Amino acid sequence: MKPQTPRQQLIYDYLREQKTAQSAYDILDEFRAHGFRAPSQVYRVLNKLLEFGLIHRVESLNAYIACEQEHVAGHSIVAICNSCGIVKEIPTANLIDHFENFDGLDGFTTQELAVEVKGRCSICN
Amino acid sequence: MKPQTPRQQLIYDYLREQKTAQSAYDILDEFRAHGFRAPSQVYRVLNKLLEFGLIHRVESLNAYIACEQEHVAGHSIVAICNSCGIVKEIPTANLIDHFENFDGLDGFTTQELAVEVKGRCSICN
DNA sequence: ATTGCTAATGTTATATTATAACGAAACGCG
DNA sequence: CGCGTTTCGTTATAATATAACATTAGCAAT
Repeated sequence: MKPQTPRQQLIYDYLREQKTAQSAYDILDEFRAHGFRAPSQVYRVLNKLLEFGLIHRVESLNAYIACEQEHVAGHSIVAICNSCGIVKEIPTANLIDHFENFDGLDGFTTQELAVEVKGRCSICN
Repeated sequence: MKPQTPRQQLIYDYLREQKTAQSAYDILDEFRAHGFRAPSQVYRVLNKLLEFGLIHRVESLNAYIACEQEHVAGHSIVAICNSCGIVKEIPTANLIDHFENFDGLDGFTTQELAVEVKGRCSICN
């Protein structure tokens, strides 16, 4: 699914340009000139983009990133550098299967899956 | 490491009794009678317990759970039921190694690792 | 026991993230 | 056009978290 409105496109394009995750309020400040005046306007767009599977919410940062690769909405694996803040999405493919059949998850039906690895990236190391 | 103060013990014991993750403000309300009056008091205790590896922060809920099993501080795998809210910690062991050598993490040094699986538990299914 | 250090606590204020509620405008379509 | 649905603007408020600084408690060395 692609962005459906100019504002969705605007925020999606912006997130795609960023190397670090952006909070809803970062985005609000960025786009005040484009008529964004209240957080709810930003959250509405973010929620749509999440639904379309075009962005991820980085839970441990309360912030958002675009993802280029196709993926199931709500499923993500990201590596976050504690030093420079860069967030890199990691191709998932088979790992999702890994978790759905994982020991201890017997009878559990997975709807969303978030893996967040934090540490130091190869540049900051 | 064990709890080091009466307040740490109090909150740790409380979290151990709960089946669902508790927010800092849930805990604040629970213990007003014990002299907790401000969020910062709760966060101080929570941060110590996190440091000791006695509790986990569930990032996608902004809430906290106790963990019985030994583990590296900051490393966790939890399954969260979207229906009843029960949070179950899953023994990790080898999975951590799995991530530290995972493709796409070349040169990345892992410090914290959070895996959060959300869905429906075997009871709510 | 007193002094001095450190860690823990109390308190107030404020920052950050997110949602609720409701009316107005825009859009799609018969 | 007229009608229903979704999008948008706006205000208000809820929920989560930290900063800053004064106070007290614990404890070791003298």
